[in-house]
Amino acid sequence: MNERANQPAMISERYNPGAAEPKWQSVWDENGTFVTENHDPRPKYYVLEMFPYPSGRIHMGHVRNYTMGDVVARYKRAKGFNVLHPMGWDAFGMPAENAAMQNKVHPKEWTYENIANMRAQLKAMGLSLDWSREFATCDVDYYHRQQQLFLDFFEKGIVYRKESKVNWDPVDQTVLANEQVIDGRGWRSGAVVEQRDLTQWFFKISDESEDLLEKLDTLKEWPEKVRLMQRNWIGRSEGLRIHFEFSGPKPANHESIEVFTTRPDTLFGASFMALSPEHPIAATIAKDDPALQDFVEECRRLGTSVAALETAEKKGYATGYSVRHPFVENQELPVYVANFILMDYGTGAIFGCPAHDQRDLDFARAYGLPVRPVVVPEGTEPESFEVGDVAFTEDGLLANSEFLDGLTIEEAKEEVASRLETRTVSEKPAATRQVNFRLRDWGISRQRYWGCPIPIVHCDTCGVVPVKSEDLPVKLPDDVVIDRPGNPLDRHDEWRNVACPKCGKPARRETDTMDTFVDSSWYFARFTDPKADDPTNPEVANAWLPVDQYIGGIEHAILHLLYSRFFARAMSKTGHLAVDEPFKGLFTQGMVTHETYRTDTGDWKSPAELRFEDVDGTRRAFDRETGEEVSIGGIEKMSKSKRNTVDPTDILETFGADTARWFMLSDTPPERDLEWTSKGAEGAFRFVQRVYRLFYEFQNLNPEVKEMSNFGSDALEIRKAAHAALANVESDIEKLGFNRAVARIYELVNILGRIELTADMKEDVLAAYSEALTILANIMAPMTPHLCEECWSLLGSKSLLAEAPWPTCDHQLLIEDLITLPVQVNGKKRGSVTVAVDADQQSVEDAVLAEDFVQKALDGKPPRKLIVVPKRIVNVVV
RNA sequence: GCCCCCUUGGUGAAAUUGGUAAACACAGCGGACUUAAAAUCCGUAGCCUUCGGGCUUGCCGGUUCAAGUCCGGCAGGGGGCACCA
Repeated sequence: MNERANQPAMISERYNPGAAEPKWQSVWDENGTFVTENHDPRPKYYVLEMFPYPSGRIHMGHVRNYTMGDVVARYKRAKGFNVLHPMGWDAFGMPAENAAMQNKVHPKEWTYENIANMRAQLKAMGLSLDWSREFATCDVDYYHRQQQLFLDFFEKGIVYRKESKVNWDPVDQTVLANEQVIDGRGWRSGAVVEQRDLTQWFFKISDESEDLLEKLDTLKEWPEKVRLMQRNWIGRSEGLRIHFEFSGPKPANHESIEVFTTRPDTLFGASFMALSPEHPIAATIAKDDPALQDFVEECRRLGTSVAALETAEKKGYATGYSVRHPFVENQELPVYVANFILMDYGTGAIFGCPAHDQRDLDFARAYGLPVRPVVVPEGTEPESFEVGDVAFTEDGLLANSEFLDGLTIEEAKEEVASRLETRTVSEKPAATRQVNFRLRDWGISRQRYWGCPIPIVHCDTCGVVPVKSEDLPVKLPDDVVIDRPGNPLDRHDEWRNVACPKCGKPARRETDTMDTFVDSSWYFARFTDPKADDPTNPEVANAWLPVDQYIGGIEHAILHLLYSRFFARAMSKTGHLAVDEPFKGLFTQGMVTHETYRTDTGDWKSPAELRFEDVDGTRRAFDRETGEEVSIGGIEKMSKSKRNTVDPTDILETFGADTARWFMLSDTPPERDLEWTSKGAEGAFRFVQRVYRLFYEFQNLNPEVKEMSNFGSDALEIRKAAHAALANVESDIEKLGFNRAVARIYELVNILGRIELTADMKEDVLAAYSEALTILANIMAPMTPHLCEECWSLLGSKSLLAEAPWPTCDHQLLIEDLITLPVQVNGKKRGSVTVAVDADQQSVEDAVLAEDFVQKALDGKPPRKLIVVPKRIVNVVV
């Protein structure tokens, strides 16, 4: 134990966070208080916050996120768990390259400098992190193991290459994610985005669709909202694949068109077939049809950009071919190629049933195709039912459908499926039941420098050859020039040209790097043994995982969390883990918001530039320099563009970490958006001072506290209040109800603050007060650890509060002898009655009926009903 | 367009999951201490009232002895997906 740990940082009337916070941080650090051992007999608890991107400075969102995680970590540690609470850096990505281009600084240098800055900021928050496990995803040691994972996935067929359409920015010479294409243009360059076919690496996440969907039900400690979003994203639908045979001429090598439908019940309403422009049959037909070639080319040009999709009309090209209706003799359906059919969902072909699908209806109206309703609302005559411009997609009964007439939709689906299953079309079953998913494979290739290199070599003789494990890591070259768009790895011949690992002939490295989402898909596993030679030490990783409580922003509800769930499965299949679900508990915190300010000319102003005045009861804002009035706008997420940010560093310097932490936890439930206000921060600071004063004044009294066994009623009240707060704070933290825990602490502090400390205090009151302060320091410590450590030492403790066990609640104290029940008359509260807590039904009834206000209400008559809810309420019905 | 969530005082919210609506805090108001300020402390506070009481959880209706909580409808706000057959 460090010598200084015995002593408070100061003994003064006012708490000085500037002195206390660094002191206690270094004491914890020197004592290794938060270093976690992998082998420990205590039960494990893994709490993790989403690791930050090292942008250079922490923001209020980080403060909120990491404060919540720290409360849980400190609380669980006090409760006797071996807590793993690590921190690292999601350090690859575009901003480093952009900074490199703008400021002529190497991405590596820029990133590590940012990390150093942000680490110092996080340390100033007093987080109970095990910094010995820290790593950045751009550390060679980390991406080395990621390359090993890639090779293992490759061997198991979990990763593969395929040609796919990408959004290509011709100016920046890179692939853009769909989110980076705005109105058909690149978000940075503004260039019109092209559709290109590129060969890209993919993870086979779609193989796990069913499991990823099913296991969502087991994630009971996840927000329902996130599970729903994932469910929709995976997008399961059940349906039927049906072969439609060509009637008359057939395109070369094709006997039939296979479609996927979720509405086989509407088969009799079919009036056309439509193929995706990318469908192989369309390509076959186009060979002999220049007009179709033109049409396909036009669709390709319009592409899949959001803007194109929103405005595109339904367009089609009649191929002249047609197929047979499976049930209606002599009915032929014309085959179109249509721009609204997606190749990568289902089979890339549909049968169109205009009456019951809006898209099909729009198409049919444009091309004069028949619209025949085959489902009508119950109780409607089929003859009188017509479809106008809106397709009928609601429930109803089958009509105009021969053997299906009168059936429900579900019955009809089943009937069609069972009839077609047993039939054959060119020796294959005419239909098969199938489950389809919206989820597509995860394309991970990025044409960028600052990412994890894909450990593959392309050889003219051997093709795609994985780098040998023993030759890993494939290190990023440091000597790159990032002065123009495109991937500098492509231009780095020395790095690029290597011998083929198989045949030794000259070959070329894969120059694509991995999507940064890959990096963040397994970091939680690496934290369990960050120095291991393999990606994980399975024994250790399996002991720690799953993460018991994961905390982060809702913006990661789908991609990051889904990818991580996929990775856990893929890593389990390759022997690195034995868990499928990486995160047992998930909590998504709300954003930090702030008022916005704008000048008449529309410029945003930051709160630091303004001074505020109350003019006739309204708050108004003025520019500090020019005095110009600025209008106060809406409360929005803190963002650089709206300039409504507050720098955590300023707050830490002015008020200290504990004030910032306390504010973050107070008032607003953690899942909701929290508005940062300077008044609120000042209020939190005042409270920190108030708590300190309780301890300061107590130690100033220099009391001699004796062990007591008998307490008078005053002392008992204090003890009750303290133990009630203890019990409540405990259950609130367990439920992550930090705002409620804060309110309970206010209550206790209010009660203690009303007690006057005097030299001649009764011994039992003194003992109770001392006990209450001890409890207060303990239950508040997870939230304001420096303050509480300081107060703890003021009480004369020789040990560290951060290492102290959670106090035990004396539940006997919380049991009352008497209870006051509200009494309602006809459901409205009219009074109350005080009875023994264990009073039986009859004696409560007697007590209630003896009350004047009840007698008055009854007016001499017996009650019609007398409801007694034990320990809750009484209701007299007259 | 489809799916989901939310709506409680001036403000952030609480309410043991159907049982006293507004705990706790912020802002306010009144007061004490002080030459003054800062700091601190005490008090006060949903609305209406003929002072008996009446009304009150976005609006309308329902179930119930009892509804912020459950059910149906409507309005407003937010989010996710988006030509997914």
